[in-house]
This record gives sequence, structure tokens and C-alpha cells, in this order.
Amino acid sequence: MGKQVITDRYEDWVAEWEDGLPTGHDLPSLSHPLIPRDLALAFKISPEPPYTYLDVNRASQDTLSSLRGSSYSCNATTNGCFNFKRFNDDENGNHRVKPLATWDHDMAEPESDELGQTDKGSDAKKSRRKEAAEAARTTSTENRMDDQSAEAKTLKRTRLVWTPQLHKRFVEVVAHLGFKNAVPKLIMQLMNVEGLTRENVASHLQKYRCYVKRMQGGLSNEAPSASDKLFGSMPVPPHSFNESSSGGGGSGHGNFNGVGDKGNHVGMQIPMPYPPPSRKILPTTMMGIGFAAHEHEHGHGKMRMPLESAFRAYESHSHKS
DNA sequence: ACCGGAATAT
DNA sequence: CATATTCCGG
Repeated sequence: MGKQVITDRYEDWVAEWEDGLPTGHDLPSLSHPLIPRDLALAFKISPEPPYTYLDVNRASQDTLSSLRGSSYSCNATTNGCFNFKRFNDDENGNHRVKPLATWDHDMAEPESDELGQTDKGSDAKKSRRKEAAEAARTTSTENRMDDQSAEAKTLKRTRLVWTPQLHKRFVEVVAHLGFKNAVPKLIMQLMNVEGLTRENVASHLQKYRCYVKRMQGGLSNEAPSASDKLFGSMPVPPHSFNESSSGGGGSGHGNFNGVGDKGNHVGMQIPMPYPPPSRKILPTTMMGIGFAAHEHEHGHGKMRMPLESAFRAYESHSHKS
């Protein structure tokens, strides 16, 4: 019974994630060649080999880097804070004092849910996703890889805020690796979030472990601490104690889920995919986005496709003393 | 070099 | 005060 509930919730969450996220149709697929074979042959262009997950992954990162580099620092007062989307500053027009608002904003669910969420059921879809502006073109070419990489390392990132989405990713990855194997570095790598440092993850992991411990500790209290808001809203990974990353040392796995599962034919396998970012990040929107396959079930096929998301945060504020 | 946990900062 | 960052020992 308990399981059912959990599963149910998962469904809910999945639905929620999908809500507002771009569908497969909205995003260009990276998996197929841009140039039709015929055309390519006609021009004697050697067809590119099929992309692998790693390739796509890499491309994704590159793209992010590019975006980051080409985005002109919006002459922020002190530094360049990316305003991914022209947020509604409407009213004032004054200084937008939204310091660490980076990733959070757009992804963070506004209101409504919270963790308690007693009422479910009716409600409505709050699909209010605004597509950002289209801009960002690789216009200028002042993309100095060196510069950005250097910046990336040197820049002082602002306090990272663990938005629900980010946390979700985190939990997914941790669950995927298995609690025991989940170490900061790996998590960081698998999350594949630009700008996320090992320290960030380590810190969060620390908290997360505490939380889990608390829960399993034997308190019948499910969500005692209101403090663990973030954590509380998320089910602790079902059983995250197994699953070893195939082989363990490599960073190139081919399969993540699906094959290794043993008799898991119950309703649905725990949806926790995510390792292989297969889609490219959005072209125009600079903010991180999650991607979820929107499949309209037809008979069978409950594959949960890749869920990719890229978040970033960081903003620079120089001043170190 | 990295992880885990406490201390410190925001 | 909660949460993220930094420091430090293993």
C-alpha cells in the first residue's frame, strides 16, 4: 500500500515536471543528422556518424558554454547577472534587486503546491510557461574559450540555491547511483549542470543524507521538520541502495535503466532516468530546461525517456576583499 | 585528490 | 534562522 502511494506521487510529480516543459516537438532533435544523406552525398559531404550519448552530452555542454560566453553581461550594476528572461520587472523599473535569483525563478513553481498539498485532484493545469525571447544568436564572436573557462573557474559564484528542479535532479542521480555509491563528484558529473561544483553537491548531499537518516531513523513522523521543505516534498528514493554503476569506473555507460532491471513489471519502474542527457538544451532560452518525453501511450511502451535539464547559476560578483 | 562532517558565513 | 560555503581531518 505504501508503495502504491509512493508510486502515485511519482506519477504526480512526473506530470508536474512535464507540465510546462517543452515537448519533443518543441525541441530540435539532435539525434538525427541535419543534412539528409542524399543531400550530403550529392555534395560529397561525408555523412556524420550517429551521435552517441556522450557526443550529445558534450554538445550540450558546449552550447551552454557558448551561450554563457556570448551573453553580454547585462551591464548589471556590479556584475553580469544573467537575466535569462526579462522577468517582469514591469512595475518599477528600478534596480532589480534580485541577486541570487538565477536558476530559481523560472523553474521554481510559484505557488500552489508546497509540500503539504492536501488538495489534489481538481485543480488545474497551470501551464503557464512562457517561452523566453528568442535571441541569443551567436552573433559576435568574442567567444574566447579561454576566457570563459577562465572565468568559470575564477568567478565567484553566488550562493547556489537548490531549486526543486535542481534538487530533483540531484535526488534522481543519487538514487541512480545508489546511496552508497553516491559521492559528490559522481553526482556532480551525472547531474551535468553547468556551474555546479563538487562542493555544492557535497554540501547538499550532506544535508540530504541527514534528512534521509532522520526519516529512516524510525520516526513515524513522515515529515516532521518543516525545515526540510525541499526534501519533504520529494519522496525518498525508493530503494536506492543497490545498483552499481555498471563497471564503476567509466563515465561512458551505454545503458542505464531498463536492461538491468529484474522482474520489475509492476506498474512502472521507478522513473529515474537521467543520466544521459540526450537532448540539447534549448536554443533560445538560456535557462535550464528539463526535457521529458511526452508520449501518448498507445498500447504499450512506458519508456520514460530522458529527462534532461540544465540549470545554471552563478552570477558573478567580484569583490573578494 | 576526495569524501565527510563541523564550523562559519550569508 | 535556514541554508550554502568553507575549512579541516581522515
